[in-house]
Amino acid sequence: MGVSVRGRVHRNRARGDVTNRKIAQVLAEIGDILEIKGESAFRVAAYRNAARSLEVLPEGARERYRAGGVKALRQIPGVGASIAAKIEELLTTGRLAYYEQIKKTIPAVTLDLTRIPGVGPKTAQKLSDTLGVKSIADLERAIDTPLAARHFRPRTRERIKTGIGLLRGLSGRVILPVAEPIARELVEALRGCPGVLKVDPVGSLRRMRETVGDIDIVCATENARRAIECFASHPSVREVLAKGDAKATVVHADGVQVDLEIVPREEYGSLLQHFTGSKQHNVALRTWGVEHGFSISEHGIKRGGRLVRFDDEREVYRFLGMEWIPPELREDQGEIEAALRHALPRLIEERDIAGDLHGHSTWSDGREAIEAVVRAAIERGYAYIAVTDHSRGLGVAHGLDAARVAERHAEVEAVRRKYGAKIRLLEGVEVDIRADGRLDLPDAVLERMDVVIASIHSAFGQTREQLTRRLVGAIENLHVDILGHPSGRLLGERDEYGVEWDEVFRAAARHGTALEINAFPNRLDLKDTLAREARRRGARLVIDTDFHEARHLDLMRYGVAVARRAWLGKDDVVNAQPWRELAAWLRERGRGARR
DNA sequence: GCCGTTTTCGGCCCGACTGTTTTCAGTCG
Repeated sequence: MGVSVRGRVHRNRARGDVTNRKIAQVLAEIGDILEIKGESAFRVAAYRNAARSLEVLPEGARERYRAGGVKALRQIPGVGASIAAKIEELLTTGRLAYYEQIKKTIPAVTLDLTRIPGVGPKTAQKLSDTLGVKSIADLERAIDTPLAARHFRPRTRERIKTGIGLLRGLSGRVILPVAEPIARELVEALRGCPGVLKVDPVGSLRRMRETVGDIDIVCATENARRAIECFASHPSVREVLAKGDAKATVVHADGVQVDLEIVPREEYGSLLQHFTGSKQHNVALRTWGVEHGFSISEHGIKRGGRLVRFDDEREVYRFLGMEWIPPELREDQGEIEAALRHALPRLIEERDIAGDLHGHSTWSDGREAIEAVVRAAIERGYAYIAVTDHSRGLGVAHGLDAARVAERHAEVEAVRRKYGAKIRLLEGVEVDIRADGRLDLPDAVLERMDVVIASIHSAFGQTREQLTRRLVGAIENLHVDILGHPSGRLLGERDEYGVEWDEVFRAAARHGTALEINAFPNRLDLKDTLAREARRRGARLVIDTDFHEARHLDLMRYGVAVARRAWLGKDDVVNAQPWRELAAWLRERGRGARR
């Protein structure tokens, strides 16, 4: 899929804002430092757990603290008295004395060295102590010296060198459209390999996380050696890092690491469960297991000393008295409790989607004419499709002014005459929310549209209050139906901007304005945790591809994946409703949905 | 450092692989 990055890159300026992410980074780094210092693994884990909690916390720690003080901070899972006090200090002073002090107790390079695969805290510290290296580049030179030979055995030195090369060659986390074809190619190669019974991609790819670090594949086969060979000798493999009887690790030509695990057929269910993760989900599941007399591992479940094995993953959860948990929910965010109560949501599926309400044609920065998009939408079986070209403020996108909106109308009408029996074509715009909060087209134009999306495309560097004001202002405008890509992030390029989400969600709920889950794979905006929170606050959501050419309609499934990870069902999503209901929603919003 | 339908103390998920380990530590998932 030709997913290119659109729009200019606006890096977030450091605003000295203590965000959840910033707090999480500090806590995680404290955990790393404690580990290097040889502190109790449980203490280390405590900081990491808390960091993880902050990362997935939907609302800002700042708002939480403002509303309920330290007590509210302690409600966050994994945050107790000590960490709550540290978060408070960070929020109120922007600094943390403990962190600054502890950071001085180890050489700065040590943390960096642990990024090398195969090098953990112990090795990193020894490298830094004995060789006195200041950087990874330094280490690369020093590892072949006699000094290094005195302290490290040949095999260890080789391992470190391999690790450095690996770190260089790896591409870091990649978005789903990069990871999926790689996985598909290797899975298909394995399916064609003699003796292979079952193959599945697992890990974050199966959970449909927005980015993937490495690709994990599990395989059941009658001939492990052969399967390993099929995998490791595949033409797309750049380098084989490890190759044993039961597993292999390779680097794909695109720089993504791929792990294959060969597993016995009769344990396939447990292995699938184990390698799908997430780690947090498995830890939570096993902790629950211990409390209830089960010892859960990737080989099966022990109860009273007897091991029960599972060839089907559904049986693993059933044995524990739980509903099967869809992979997208396995993030330790309440899914285990819900599965025990048999109260998991019925998640939205791609086939529930009845139309796409955000996309562009050649009238702005799209690459295809309205008709091409409409035909693709008909092929997908959609009941409706909107074309929402940019407004004039977006000069780079050749946005529409009032006159060109009128010109476009003639083309819309022509396409309707041709395809009106098969699909509803909605005439819309994506109107820019300008820096001063005003919309970029006059109300007189907006009120003639079937659907209006309002989005921010500039002045990302404003304060939290200004940005919140802009979003809430757009929501309150009677002509706006949808708030487009609300958080403004671009994966790997630009962080989401800081906004009082609570206010935005409440305003959206109050006015019936839908918040978008933009399915474009480098946006996925709103992200899962925010979308879940939005619904909890009573807001409705819409999943749009933001297409710029007809084939982009296929990106819908990435948006659906975000919605599933946000625990959304069909009823929570406006474009999962049939035309009559969508039209009623648009009418409710004070607009004649005329077609 | 966190946490509590047995616990405010004493637990904290489970296992594989690798190296130079002759009984285990380090790293990873």
